[in-house]
Amino acid sequence: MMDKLPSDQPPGTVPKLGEIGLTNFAPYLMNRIMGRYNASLRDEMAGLGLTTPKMRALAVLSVIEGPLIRELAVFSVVEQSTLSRALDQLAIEGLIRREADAADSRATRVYITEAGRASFETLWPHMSEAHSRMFRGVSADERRAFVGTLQKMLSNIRKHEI
Amino acid sequence: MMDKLPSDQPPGTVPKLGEIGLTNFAPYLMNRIMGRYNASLRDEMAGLGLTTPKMRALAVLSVIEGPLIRELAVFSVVEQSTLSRALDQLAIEGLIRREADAADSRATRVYITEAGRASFETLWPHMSEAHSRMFRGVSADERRAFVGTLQKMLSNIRKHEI
DNA sequence: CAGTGATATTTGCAAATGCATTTAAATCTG
DNA sequence: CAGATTTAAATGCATTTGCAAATATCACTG
Repeated sequence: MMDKLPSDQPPGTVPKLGEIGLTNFAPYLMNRIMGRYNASLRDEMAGLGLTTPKMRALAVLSVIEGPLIRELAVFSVVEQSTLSRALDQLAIEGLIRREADAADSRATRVYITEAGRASFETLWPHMSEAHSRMFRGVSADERRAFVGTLQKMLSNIRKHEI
Repeated sequence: MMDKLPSDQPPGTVPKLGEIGLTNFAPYLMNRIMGRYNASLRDEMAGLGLTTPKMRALAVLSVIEGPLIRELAVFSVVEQSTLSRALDQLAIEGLIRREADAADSRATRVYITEAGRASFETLWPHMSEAHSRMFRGVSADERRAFVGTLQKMLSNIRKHEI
């Protein structure tokens, strides 16, 4: 189970995945974990008529007020064309509202409605619970450090993004 | 940027996402990071005629010898039906080989071929580079701790899984 | 200020996805 | 050990996805 952990690479060499070990390779672990996390929410969402893109948009909108659609796409990690269609549905269901930007008439800002907020708040306890389950047996300090590393990683990968 | 970090919940209360802050919520950060990581590989993969499911299967097979298809589905975080079709393609391209299990004739084991290994080894440097970029400015100790936490999380979420 | 290029969003369409079902074989049960 | 149940993998099919193109507007440049 505990192979050797990835260390700094000897110059000019790229250690193979087999040498690192699947269960020591962070992206692998993260994909595994998020795959499960997202799958576990899918059922709850289905019951509320939500899909992953719709839920993600609502989640972000519950926190960020009136972003542009392209910003929302980045924050919610959904392709813009997919998001566009998800917003169509959310709008029909009265969970969000599109509003033309005052300064730029190409742009659209998105606002969550009260119904949208209510819908997300029905889902949130399940998300929160999945989150707690994920961190079972991880101390507050360790969690803090973990989130701190994630924040560094995010700033590393978003090049010229928001 | 640095809101307060999630702490242990007061009994009987679930803090809202807005209170935690999007950028302190680990699943959000992880989805963001993996979204970028996976997207950055998609281009490289496209050039090699690979899709995400095909690449993931190859990656796992480069490390695990002859898993059952349902095991491979778990390890590679791909729906079984999607994997089945990805394997069809990989087999046509000669990158993997399906072999009936000796003991259970319902089951199929999957093996990577030399060509498959070669194909993955063409992609691997890009994955490795994306990985390094992700961890830029994160010390070896911090990485170790991070991976350690991920391993705990994985064992928390996989209930009765492999 | 007309023309060229960039940007915001939507939409057409082919391909990918995932649920539910099917097929086949193993295992359990009375 | 026949019949019912579970399990492994593949497949049918409707939905979703994402790329590329279209549309509309803005910003820049000579």
